[in-house]
Amino acid sequence: MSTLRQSRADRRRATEARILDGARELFAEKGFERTTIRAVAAAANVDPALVMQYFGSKRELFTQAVQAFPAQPTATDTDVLVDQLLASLGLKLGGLPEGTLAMMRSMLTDQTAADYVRAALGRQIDGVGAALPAAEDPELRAALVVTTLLGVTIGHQLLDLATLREAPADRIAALLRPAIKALTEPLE
Amino acid sequence: MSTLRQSRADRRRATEARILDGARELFAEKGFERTTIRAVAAAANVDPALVMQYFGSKRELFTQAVQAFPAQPTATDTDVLVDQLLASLGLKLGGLPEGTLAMMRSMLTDQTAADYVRAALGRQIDGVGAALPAAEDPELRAALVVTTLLGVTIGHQLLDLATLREAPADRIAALLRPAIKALTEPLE
DNA sequence: CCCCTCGCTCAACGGTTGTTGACTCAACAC
DNA sequence: GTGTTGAGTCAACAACCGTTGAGCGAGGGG
Repeated sequence: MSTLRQSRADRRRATEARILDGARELFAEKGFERTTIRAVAAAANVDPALVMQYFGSKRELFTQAVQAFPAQPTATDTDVLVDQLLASLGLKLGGLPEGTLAMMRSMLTDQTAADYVRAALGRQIDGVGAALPAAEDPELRAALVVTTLLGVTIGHQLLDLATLREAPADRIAALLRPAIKALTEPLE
Repeated sequence: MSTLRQSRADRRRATEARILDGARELFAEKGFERTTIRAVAAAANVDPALVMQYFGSKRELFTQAVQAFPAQPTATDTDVLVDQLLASLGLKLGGLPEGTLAMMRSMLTDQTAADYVRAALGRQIDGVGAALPAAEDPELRAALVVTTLLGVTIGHQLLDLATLREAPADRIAALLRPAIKALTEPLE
């Protein structure tokens, strides 16, 4: 072992973090249902009972491990908004945070994750809608913008579509920009 | 009972269909993992063992129940293509077939469903890419078109986003058309 | 009418899962 | 040094799942 002389509190914090990291990775890879407490414990080199003792239940472990969702952008200018949205796509530098991937992975088959994502997307839609120019149906347009980016993210990060994986990130953003822009502009 | 005097073969076909219908509905609602043979059997008023006897395994029941995926459109003209794509969104008249919903519901957490959807989307991407004008990166553009529609479908049919559910179908299609068109046109 | 066929049920097995309680042992306080 | 706290383990329970084999009873051909 490289780490010598850890205090008891240090060891506790370390194994707790190891459990959370393993849980995040497994939840992101297999989803809530197919991720087992035993597998998480094994990934952290720990007894399954310890995971329960620290986090109470599998659900609690999930919520603790997943936590955050990307902050929704707030911009009044449409062009800046589009840039912010494209930037939060997770295209650059290692993709989205693993907690977000875990949440998205489970959102179609787990009620709790579905509720969370629905609420988060709802907030994002409201934010985008408020920033849109005084066009017709700003909220519907915002919903289409958000779900469009959701679809590209799913295809890229979760389904691993070869065409998207092989494409350079800035190329995707460049092609996507006019499409997003078209959703925010009045119909001709 | 209203049905009297069914032949043995008729009864067999009837219960088989009842099992398949219940399975399709449950798979579409809860996904592969969380759908239990016992629940399918209960929905069809039948013993769980009978489901096994007829379909061999849960996997086989899934593939038999889910079957089809919407046929990919083949059109040389871009405008016609866009219309075809928007039409296959499942926005009109009761949404997508339940088998398709079942497949999509499980695609993030089930390996078999993921492979199937990846292949189906790949074919769709190839089809759209071949129909695109001689612009740059036709395949990448096609992938973005397909994943965009995928995202809207997920938000609408699977996540039940209120904004999309409340909007009239033709309005969504009208707002989406310029965005899809922008993905197919050369950058300015 | 007999008897075989076949739709269908009943009861159970083996495996996996989340969860629990008793236990061990090293770290810390006094 | 002694007693206590708390990190970590071990073994097990209860529930649920897919799956199986034996058996029942009506239907249809001879």
